[in-house]
Amino acid sequence: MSKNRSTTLCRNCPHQALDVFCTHTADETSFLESFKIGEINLDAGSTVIEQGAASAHIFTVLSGWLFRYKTLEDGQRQILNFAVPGDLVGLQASLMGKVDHGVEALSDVVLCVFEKNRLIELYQSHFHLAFDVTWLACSQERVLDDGMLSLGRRSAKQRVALLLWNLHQNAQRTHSFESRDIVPVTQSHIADAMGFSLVHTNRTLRGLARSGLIDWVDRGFRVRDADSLHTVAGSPAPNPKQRPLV
Amino acid sequence: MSKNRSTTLCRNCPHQALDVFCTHTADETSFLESFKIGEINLDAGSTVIEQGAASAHIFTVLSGWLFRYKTLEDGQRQILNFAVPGDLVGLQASLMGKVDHGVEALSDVVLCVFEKNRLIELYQSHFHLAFDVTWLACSQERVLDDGMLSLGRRSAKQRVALLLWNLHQNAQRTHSFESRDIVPVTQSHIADAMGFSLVHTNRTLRGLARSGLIDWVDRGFRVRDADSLHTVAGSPAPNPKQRPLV
DNA sequence: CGTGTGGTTGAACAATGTCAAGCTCTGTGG
DNA sequence: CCACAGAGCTTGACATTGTTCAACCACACG
Repeated sequence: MSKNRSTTLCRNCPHQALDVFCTHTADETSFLESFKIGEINLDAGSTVIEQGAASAHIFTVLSGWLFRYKTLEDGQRQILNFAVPGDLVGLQASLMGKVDHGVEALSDVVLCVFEKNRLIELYQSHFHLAFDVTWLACSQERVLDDGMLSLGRRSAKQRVALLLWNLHQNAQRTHSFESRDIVPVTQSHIADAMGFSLVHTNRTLRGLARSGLIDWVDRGFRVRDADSLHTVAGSPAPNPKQRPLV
Repeated sequence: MSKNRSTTLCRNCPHQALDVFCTHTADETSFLESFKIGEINLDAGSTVIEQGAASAHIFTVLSGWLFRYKTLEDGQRQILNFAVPGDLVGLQASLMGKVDHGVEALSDVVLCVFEKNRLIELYQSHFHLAFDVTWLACSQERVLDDGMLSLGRRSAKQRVALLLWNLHQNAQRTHSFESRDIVPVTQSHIADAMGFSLVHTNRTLRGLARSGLIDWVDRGFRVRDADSLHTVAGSPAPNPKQRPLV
């Protein structure tokens, strides 16, 4: 973890400038500023929430990539979804007490920290923000719906193509590429997200690379032909234009 | 659809009597009564929300079973989850405009109907209920998390055993058995929920039946040995004791 | 008595997993 | 500077799991 630095004020939140995010009223911004209790910088690979643990905090992704996962008794891991800037992390754990999934940093990340005990104040005093929180929870649900469709019914090639396309899109929308358009994942991450073995994942990725749709680089990939990738993926599944920010 | 009958008042809601559900204050109950605009009775097999359509309503399950699903272009269907009494249906569609999943009645059902446009009033005037709505959304998310782990990483036998066990538990908690402890699903439903072919599902179910864990009856199953079923399923994954009701 | 839906089974085949090996980096300690 | 170890990627051969095709049965309903 890097040393603590002075914290970003919500009024200066870089996300406000992005088209993807809805804007706040001045009142909401100042409330959020008081609601935010700090920031946390984590290195790639660190654990944000441990599987099975209760967290005293809710986080918001300021920059970087995370993923949520569940591990089976025998050690097999399933990645549930990836989180990008603007996503809420730990809402489930906050509302329902401990839950059985972990969260890990995929890249170096900066998170805004909120106290879970004060979430109810947000509901009490700023119902539009409360509505936005619910919106984000539903949007998360939508992502999982898509994931289930992929895991249950799509072929290896489609599944992987769709995942890569989604990651690429999220990176674009939130300006979250690593250097030179690279999304920072390993093939293990892809395998664990798709429910495939590492070997099978590798073969599928090599296939996509040989067809010129992507390049696999060290610990990441670059999309070479987004349209063809989207075609292979099969499903249009457009993401909402704009989303609330908390 | 059956003929409309006089509507259940929230103050007489049968769910209030069940241990699983939290209770409301008198104020909340009366607000919900004014919020509820009607009831709808549907026969087994009817569509509640069409895939890709926007719905003007939010529903609450008063009695019966539903399931949410997504269909691929080529007609393959993935069942995302099953809904039992107390579950919220259509929240996603309400908050995010149209979404790409459908909802269908598995058994005859009775749903309470709310106007989606008035949801914001609930957030404005009853923040505890708003909090409960978010709780339910998160709990839905948790169910999907489990589903993804199953689809991605569990063997056929485990997957099916766990699903049956969960369905059985939900039926118990909400008193939603069909006659004589039967959960009303076909093998097609199981197959579509598990991402398996019908044939493979049949073989897996026969296996469980031969081991004496379940009986398969016409259009449904009965759990014969819940503990062994749970053991085969492998994962404890206890459900929360109590949940809010809206 | 057809006809349709739901369930059951076998056999051939396709998709995916497992095992085993080797390759290329990068970082670290001698 | 070199040797070595570990992480990530790649590939082949073979085992297992799951799908497809093609029947057939039982029952409910007109």
